[in-house]
Amino acid sequence: MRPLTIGRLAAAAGVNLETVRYYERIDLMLPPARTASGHRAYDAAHIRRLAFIRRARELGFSIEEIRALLALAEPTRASCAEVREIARVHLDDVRTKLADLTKLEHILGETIGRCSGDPAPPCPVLDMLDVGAKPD
Amino acid sequence: MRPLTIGRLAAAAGVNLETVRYYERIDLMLPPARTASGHRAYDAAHIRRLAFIRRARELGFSIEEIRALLALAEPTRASCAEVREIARVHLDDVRTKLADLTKLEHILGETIGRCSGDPAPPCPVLDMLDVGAKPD
DNA sequence: TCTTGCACCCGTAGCCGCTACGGGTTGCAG
DNA sequence: CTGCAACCCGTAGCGGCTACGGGTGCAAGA
Repeated sequence: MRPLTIGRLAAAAGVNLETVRYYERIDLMLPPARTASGHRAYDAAHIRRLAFIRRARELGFSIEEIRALLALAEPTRASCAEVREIARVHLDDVRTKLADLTKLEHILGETIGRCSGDPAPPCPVLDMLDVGAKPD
Repeated sequence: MRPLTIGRLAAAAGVNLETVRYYERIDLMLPPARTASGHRAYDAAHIRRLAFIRRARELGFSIEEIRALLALAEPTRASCAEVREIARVHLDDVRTKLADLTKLEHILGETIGRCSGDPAPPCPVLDMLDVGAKPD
């Protein structure tokens, strides 16, 4: 098997190559070994860590949350409760955004629905945006 | 009525003062008149424009979308269809995000639900994040 | 009248999470 | 051995603000 270069690592975990270097810069990924000529040489543990990070990002966890999750995951797997707490806070966040977007979807959908597309003066979309428009 | 300074304008439209200056820098707000000493002096049209921008931002329109909406709204109110198109594209966006967040909410909720909080080895939350976890 | 203290002025840097660019080296296949 | 991809690194840019710092203007109280 060929050496696990940054390019191959990135491809394996489905992450942009530049992002991998970025994660190393911010100490989210551990610095790998280097070849004699200075190229990064990764191992399987790096793939797992990077895949973990990627999945957590997909699920909307912030970099700082992921840092905490990794710290809790790694050593002695001490406190599952702390992990759950991070996830719970994040879930609250998701639910808030979900509620906001749902409201938004109603407003936009309803407004566009009332729109004829004619160049007739009263444009519902612009009216919605205008000053004394609907309350939230 | 006292002069409409930037502070009062910002308060009237419910926008941060620094944000107003930012909007002027990026040519989203028109530059107001100035007093002899250089202070900005706004009029009622500025309040309406700023309130429009604020409402559009609340509804998640990007600055560039707002720029387009303002262009379409202002002169001869030519094309309501173009306005509707911008709103429609934005609504699609909202619906995509909504779908993603809904999936996310299920995954997180379900996972946290399976979590005992005990320091027992298998932590559902960490498992979810780990490599071969659930497919989307 | 003077002084206090807030509101304003401006330019610039920071936030997040990358992404892109530029200019240089290394590795490998033909 | 040549050519080009893949790597190296540092830095700047994205969107949409927000904050900071150092300076001026203005209005009201003592």
